Amino acid sequence: MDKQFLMQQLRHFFDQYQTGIDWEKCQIEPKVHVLNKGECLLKQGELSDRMFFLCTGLVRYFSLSESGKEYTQTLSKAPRLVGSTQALTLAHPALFSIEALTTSVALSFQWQSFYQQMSQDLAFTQAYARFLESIFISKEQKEHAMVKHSATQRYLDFCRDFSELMETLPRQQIASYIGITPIALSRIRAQLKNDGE
Amino acid sequence: MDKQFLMQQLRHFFDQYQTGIDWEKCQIEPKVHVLNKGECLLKQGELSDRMFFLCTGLVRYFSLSESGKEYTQTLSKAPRLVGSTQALTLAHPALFSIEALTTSVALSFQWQSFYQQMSQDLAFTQAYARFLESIFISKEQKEHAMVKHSATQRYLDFCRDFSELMETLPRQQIASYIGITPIALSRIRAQLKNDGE
DNA sequence: TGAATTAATAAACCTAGGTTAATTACGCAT
DNA sequence: ATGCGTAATTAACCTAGGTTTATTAATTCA
Repeated sequence: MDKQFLMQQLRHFFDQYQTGIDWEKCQIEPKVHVLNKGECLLKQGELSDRMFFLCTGLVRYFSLSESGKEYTQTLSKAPRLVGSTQALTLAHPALFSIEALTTSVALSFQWQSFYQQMSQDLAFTQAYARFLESIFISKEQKEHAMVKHSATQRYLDFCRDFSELMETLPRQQIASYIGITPIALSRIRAQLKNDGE
Repeated sequence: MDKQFLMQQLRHFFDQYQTGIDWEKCQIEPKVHVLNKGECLLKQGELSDRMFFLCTGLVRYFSLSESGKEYTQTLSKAPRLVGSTQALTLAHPALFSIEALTTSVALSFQWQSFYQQMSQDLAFTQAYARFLESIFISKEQKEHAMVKHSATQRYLDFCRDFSELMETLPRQQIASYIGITPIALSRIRAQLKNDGE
């Protein structure tokens, strides 16, 4: 993978949020990561000082509780920044892992240099702020769905919102995204099939 | 309430996140809001183009579903920015109301002028980005608690995290914050009392 | 002060979704 | 193909928390 080409994608991603970023002065020195399905960019419990930019592919953010229960909080499709804001800004161990669901390519850079970039480039910082707004809104929307919608409704919403993933994604992971067990999802699917005829 | 004094608090709030903001050049022209307990800064379903800064007091963000169920997503204590990022950035009707839980004083300013300020002042934008990071992390933490902890555990966590509110806040609102009905909360409290002896 | 609301608790019952265990259906490697 | 490991489904059972209704505090207001 050509690093210059990948950086181009990162630039384009930021430019979508805010024009006028001075990429000439950009100091960010990325590493390239090529991930096979199932490999992780970040592992739950580890410290991480790197922010990632997913150039191609698809990842999920998931966490395992002590009892071995798995919850998928986010599905992120390229192109997109990915990483644990919590781990980066508070220097805490990550609460979740970020796993590739398909072969994926990502860049990564030190959180420090990202912050450095912010202190130099207003437009860059604005773009980042807009990105933060957008992921905050996504979280609010998921919170809303989790509290107000039944599991069945969440499944239907998932089918609508991620229709392109319905064949790719194992049902366990769909269940884990909508916050139920695979068994409950089977029940819901059987139910829906009955109702439909 | 002296507007200058209130603006001073706003400045101090931002300065906590990032030093070097040029307040001399700040164009933001605030309105002052004095709220009695129960009054709202923002009402669910309404459009809003104003961002608020809570100078003193306490508010909650809550939403009512069609079935009349109430969910409190956030409790915000002064000093703090409050508002609906979704309503502001997407110009959508707000998904929740923001209600004063005690007599409160807030400033408000047009979202436009806030954005204007960002395009002029790097340090201001950095401060805002850091604020966004912090509220994003709070949302992740609440998501985590909602998915992984039982209602009983969430109640105990609430008692720990908001001990100063335990007398002030009606139990219905505590229940609504941890995502259960007041009846379920009564059950939990009775249970805990039994276990404790 | 007492009447009227509203908040909190309690008991009885219901239901969505979790748990355990067994069964069937897919890959995938040899 | 054959067999193995994993994914998905089904059925039986369990439980946390919702719902309804009634009872008992607290508040508020005249």
